[in-house]
Amino acid sequence: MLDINFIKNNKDLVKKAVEDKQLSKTISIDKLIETHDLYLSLLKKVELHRALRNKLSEGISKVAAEDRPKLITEATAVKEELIKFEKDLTEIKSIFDQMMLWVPSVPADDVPVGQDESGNKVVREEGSIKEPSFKPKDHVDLGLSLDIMDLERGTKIGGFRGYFLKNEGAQLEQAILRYACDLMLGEGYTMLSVPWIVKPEFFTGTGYFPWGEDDHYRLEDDKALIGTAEVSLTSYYAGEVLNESDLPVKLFGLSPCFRKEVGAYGKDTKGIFRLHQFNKVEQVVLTTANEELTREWHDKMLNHAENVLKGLNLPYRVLLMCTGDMGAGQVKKYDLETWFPSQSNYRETHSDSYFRDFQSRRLNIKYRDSAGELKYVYTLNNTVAATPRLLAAVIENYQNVDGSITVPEVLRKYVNFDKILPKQKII
RNA sequence: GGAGGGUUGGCAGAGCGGUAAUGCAGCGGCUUGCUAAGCCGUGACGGUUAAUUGCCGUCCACAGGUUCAAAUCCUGUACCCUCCGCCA
Repeated sequence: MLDINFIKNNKDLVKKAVEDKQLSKTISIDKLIETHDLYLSLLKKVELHRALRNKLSEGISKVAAEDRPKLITEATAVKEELIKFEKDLTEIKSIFDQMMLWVPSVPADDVPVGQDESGNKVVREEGSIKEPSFKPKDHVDLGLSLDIMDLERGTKIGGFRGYFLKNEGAQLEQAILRYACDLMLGEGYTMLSVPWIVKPEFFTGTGYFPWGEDDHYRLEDDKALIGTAEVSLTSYYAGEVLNESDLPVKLFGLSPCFRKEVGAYGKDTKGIFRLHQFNKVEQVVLTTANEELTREWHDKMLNHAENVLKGLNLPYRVLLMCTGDMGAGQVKKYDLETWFPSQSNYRETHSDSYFRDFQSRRLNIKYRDSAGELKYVYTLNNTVAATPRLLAAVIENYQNVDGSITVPEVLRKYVNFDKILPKQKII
């Protein structure tokens, strides 16, 4: 959420953000400002009447009993008028509040303007892509012949996009997640096991609602299943005031993620790439309200994710996302895309964003700075590792000509095998 | 699932129909002087304003209701605690 006075004072800037993020269908800044002006004029009326009522009430309490009836009659009249104005005020306030939830944040100066993923900029490529000496299999072929995943029974039990990981596949997934957690512990982050079932206000607070409501599984008590641990982690200090000395807060957590993937019908339907349920290690940082510092952390968190891929020796590239391909609340976003040999292509595995105070205003997370002033914290988040998508990248990149998979060096301490061999008999 | 108690500023904690004590912390100021102490001021949010230590309004978990007036009375909801029951 933005400050309404910031919006009013930077009307053109915010309008451009709405345009560039292609959100003009959902919010009009002119209408928003008009609504706020109307709200203010009603507010003045209401406050005037409240002041009058308070004066009269105060008078009643100080006056002798026999003088009260006349004053009470007068106060009742004021009250009746006040009720009318208050009704209008409540109505317009709720319309205004609703509109404010749809205002996006303003992208950073160095974010490219673009319509869709074609506007994203490749920042750099890391790791060497080996020229394959044989035709690489995709992760589905590998997974089935090695009996480390079962998609048929996955859809039988879980429906569309359902899956089982099996044998070494299930173990290797845990190995990747533990490896990612250990890296974050090494960076001094606090590990949290988080709520997966969360109240709607925190989806709104982190900016997933109202835009992404359709992509979430809603429960019968109106709570929803998290699509990422970011929701729980970023909301951890909601409604609280921190000390400047507590910052930066560095959190990470491992959780399942639930996504309906409504906008992706027919996309990536094969294998364990795009799923309704997956596991993810996520990192979240809260910092002081300082643009330079938050950008430093943005890069640092990118590095943490890169270290996961570098440790696994997977080729990847860094993308700077354009305005049309970033979330409404995000100020700047990098994606990491990891190499998938079977597709001869890089595919998204990580997403690194900063928000300034967009989330903290919605969540009401403040800190007292060294001058004693209250300010909203700045928030950031990034993937550390998401499986099974990253598992798919690992098995594709580590496949051998005989159809076996070599276990990456860094994962070996988490499993009791170095290689996954094709199974003779698969049931 | 049942019964009872609770939720007040950053923290602790009074108030139980007449408009939020007090202590601690933080911040600002003054004073004395040296491994620090004392005194004074200071809750949050919004409006008004060129700006304000000014003025007005709102806020005692949240949402309603009663009243001239609600932290205080009534109803509903959420969460916490205690006991009983059930349970991995």
